[in-house]
Amino acid sequence: MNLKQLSLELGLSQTTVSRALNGFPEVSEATRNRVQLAADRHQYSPSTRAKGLATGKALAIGHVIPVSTKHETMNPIFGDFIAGAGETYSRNGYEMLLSIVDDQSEDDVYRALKARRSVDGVVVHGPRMDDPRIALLNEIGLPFVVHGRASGVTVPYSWVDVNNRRAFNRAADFLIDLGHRRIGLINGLEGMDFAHRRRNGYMDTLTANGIAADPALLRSGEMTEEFGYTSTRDMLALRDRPTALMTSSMILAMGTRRAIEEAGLTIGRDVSVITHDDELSYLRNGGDVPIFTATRSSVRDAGRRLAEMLLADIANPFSQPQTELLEAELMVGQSTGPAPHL
Amino acid sequence: MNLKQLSLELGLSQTTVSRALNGFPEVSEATRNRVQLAADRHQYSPSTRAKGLATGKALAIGHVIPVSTKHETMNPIFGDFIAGAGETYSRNGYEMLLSIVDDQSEDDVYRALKARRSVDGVVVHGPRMDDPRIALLNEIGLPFVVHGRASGVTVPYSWVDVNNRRAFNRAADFLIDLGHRRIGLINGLEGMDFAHRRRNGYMDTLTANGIAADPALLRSGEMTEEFGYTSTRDMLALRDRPTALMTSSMILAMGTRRAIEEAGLTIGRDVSVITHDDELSYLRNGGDVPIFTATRSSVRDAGRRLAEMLLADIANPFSQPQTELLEAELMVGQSTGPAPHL
DNA sequence: CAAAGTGACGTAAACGATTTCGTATATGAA
DNA sequence: TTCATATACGAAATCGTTTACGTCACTTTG
Repeated sequence: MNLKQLSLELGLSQTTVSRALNGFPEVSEATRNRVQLAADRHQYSPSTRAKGLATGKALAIGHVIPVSTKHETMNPIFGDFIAGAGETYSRNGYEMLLSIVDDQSEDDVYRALKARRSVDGVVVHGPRMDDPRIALLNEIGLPFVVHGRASGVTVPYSWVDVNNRRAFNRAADFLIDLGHRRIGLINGLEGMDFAHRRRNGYMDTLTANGIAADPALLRSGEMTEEFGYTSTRDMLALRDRPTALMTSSMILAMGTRRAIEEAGLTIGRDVSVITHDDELSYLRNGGDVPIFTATRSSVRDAGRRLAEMLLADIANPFSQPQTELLEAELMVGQSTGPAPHL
Repeated sequence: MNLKQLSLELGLSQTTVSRALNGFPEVSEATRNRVQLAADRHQYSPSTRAKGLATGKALAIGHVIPVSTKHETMNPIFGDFIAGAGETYSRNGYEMLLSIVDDQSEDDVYRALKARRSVDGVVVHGPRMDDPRIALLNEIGLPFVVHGRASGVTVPYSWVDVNNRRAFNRAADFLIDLGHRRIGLINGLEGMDFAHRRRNGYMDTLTANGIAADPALLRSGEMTEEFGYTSTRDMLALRDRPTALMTSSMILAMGTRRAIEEAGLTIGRDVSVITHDDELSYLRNGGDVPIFTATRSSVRDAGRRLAEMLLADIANPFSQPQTELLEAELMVGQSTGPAPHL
């Protein structure tokens, strides 16, 4: 059923039917009802493509997900993030277009999205330091919001981020207050902006407390369970092993736990662990009492907020870049305790 | 840059330019090259919306991801699956449209996708037994392929699935050969078709070996780490506790490991564990020697294969439903061993 | 009472491609 | 020379909407 057929059946012009359905004032309430009823009966919805052509809007948002070519790893937070964003989109009549792309050819994807006018805006995932995508998107004039930030980029742009630095400040402080001095960090890939900020938060707090950072206690890599495991195993094998570990994700923390237990140690007693927790739906950190002490911030909420910002940005093209910094909550769980006397 | 501008600049008609770019024979090689060059120079790509309108094809595939309203849980395999499917799409010039939808209003989403002509076909995720979506999609005439199958649905339809039954047959057989008689199963939600098949595979093998299934050793629920943990903890607390456990996902297995270790037992010695492994990129099951003995099947490959089938289906509307059954590999790892003498 | 609104609807031109017919020129055959 | 046949290109319709202008019949208003 299309507009022409519907209008023919109603004995009205396409114009009137269109106006009736889109809530324009110049149509009487009587006919509007009549039109609405007929539309419902035939399950008429305007063709997105035709509508898009006519209005010049795509009514769609693009998400470009980079997949590292080296490891083929896809960030597990991404599912929950788009679940959040998706809610906002469907509530506003937008669709979500997904492009999975290896990090080599990202530029082309953005250009293509613009050239083909497939989307009204895009979400930038996984920003790296000095991320070139921000300049690119500004250049080609495609509205965007970044999930995270890009240190080193000086032009203003819109973003939603967790206060990673503060979160890792607090986590480190918490451990130091418990008497820990040998604190390791198992982080995401260097180059990823969030990893950079977390590392800074960690380092600053150590030095502020007169603790010299030990390079042997600092690892960064793809955030897989295996990486958490091997990193922890290696650190525990040191003659001067850490009494506490901080990890950048729950998945890493699971690997950490495996290594700790394999070494015959007890988590929370021999080795304390604090992780960052994105509140992934399938990785809930326990019920009332968290399993891991964690800096917690819902990535799903971030998705919701970011989508709202982007839609607002698109609705008002002359708006200034918006930013939102989400604070992570420190949840004390069962994985931390006073530093042991070695 | 659009077709009109491009053709004006070239001094050709829109017809010729369009034909040149789409590889039609009735255009000389000389002009074709000239057109191609100009198009490249201006980075011209046809507007998807206009093209879609003119051709009647959307050049897009819809993925409708159900999110359980109760637990807001999103299946973690979904990221890797669409990564696989996405490869196929972009190689064929298709886009991927994502709808995250609570399992209440799924029907409306499919109808809307059809009515608005947003997609040429859809992928059905997470089929349940007697899944009503298959009948619905047949009724509204939207091409589709199911990731998994729906027991109880008698009409033919296209699907790609893992041989879940066989996989769990083999896993159970393997454990029985090691001398285990008390074998537990921690499964996905009843009602999910894959869980049903895995349960059948498990049960059949037990009874075929003269082992009576104990309801206390059978749990099903949302496949979170926590569910794996609590299920295992409860089973280990039984006076007649299991010596082996089978789990339906790596995430469940991580919870299982936590419970086993918390109980002071050793995995692979006191309690053997076999899990199904979808080869999620961030949850690799170890390197050379797998951590968990596992029935392994790449969900990413499944995504690739399924996308190919769907595109073929769309290209040839009169084709018969295609099906593909992927066999899981049994990988022997460090989590299984001979049954202990209790 | 004439002019000016205004309420309710219609005509037709976009939007940016593809595609169905034509058409003009060159080539070969009769 | 004339007719048929390619070859290379163009005019205009089409896809399904929205929307800038009209139009026409009634009120209001001065």
